[in-house]
Amino acid sequence: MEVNSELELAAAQLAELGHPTRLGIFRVLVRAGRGGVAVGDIQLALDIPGSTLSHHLSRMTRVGLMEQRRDGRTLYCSLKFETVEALLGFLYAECCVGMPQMQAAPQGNCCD
Amino acid sequence: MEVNSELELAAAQLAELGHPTRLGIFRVLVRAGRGGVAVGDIQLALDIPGSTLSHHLSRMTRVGLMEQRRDGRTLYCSLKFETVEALLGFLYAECCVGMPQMQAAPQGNCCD
DNA sequence: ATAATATTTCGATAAACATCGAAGTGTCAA
DNA sequence: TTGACACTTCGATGTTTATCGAAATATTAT
Repeated sequence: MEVNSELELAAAQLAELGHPTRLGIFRVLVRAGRGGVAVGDIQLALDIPGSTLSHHLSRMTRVGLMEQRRDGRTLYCSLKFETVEALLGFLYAECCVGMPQMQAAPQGNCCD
Repeated sequence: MEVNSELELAAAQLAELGHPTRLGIFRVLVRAGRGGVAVGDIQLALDIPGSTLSHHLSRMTRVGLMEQRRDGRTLYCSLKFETVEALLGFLYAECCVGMPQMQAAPQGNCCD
């Protein structure tokens, strides 16, 4: 992947996180962990119209931040943790150049 | 600060980082460190019209990501490192709840 | 088949954003 | 006090986004 398109991908993903509703969704997804959450439960948590929620979910999916899997009539959403790790890794890689007080992206060394 | 407005601030800051040009500016600012960079040098680095650059700088300033200081006829831009740390800290705080493989926001323990 | 549930897609509308040339502002130098 | 330099603000234009009700799709239960 080109350097430049890596930046563009990161920007696209950050832009999706950069909306209060979607950052709220992100929060819910993180807390849900690998198992994911039903769309309906996200809707309960955030209290917004289904069509609006669906729009945001589709945007987040489009940039690889989450994915959906159907189980019966329920759609479960789960965070793509690798993507999030890569994104935070990118930010830290950028930051560590000029910010000695910050740390390089952590790798598998928390809470283990 | 309320929990909710903390989320709104984080979202606003992420949204600003979520634009290729502004993420490019961020990159330049990080590399410049505390001393900052002249607007003109950012323009040279990114090769975009001055009015466009100015618009992006003003947006980034508005959400507290950077600040400007004048020295003669030159305006120097510098990242507000505390803000960036707080933002990344927020993301890590969110993430660590559901992501045991990731680490809590690092505090002053890199490259020192 | 029909109905109920879970969610998405459609379509319309208003608001926010990105872009860039032209004109304006602050600073220094001759 | 005129001119050059370093930027910003203005203004106009086109594009993208956010929102939400209504209609459509997929799945299961009767």
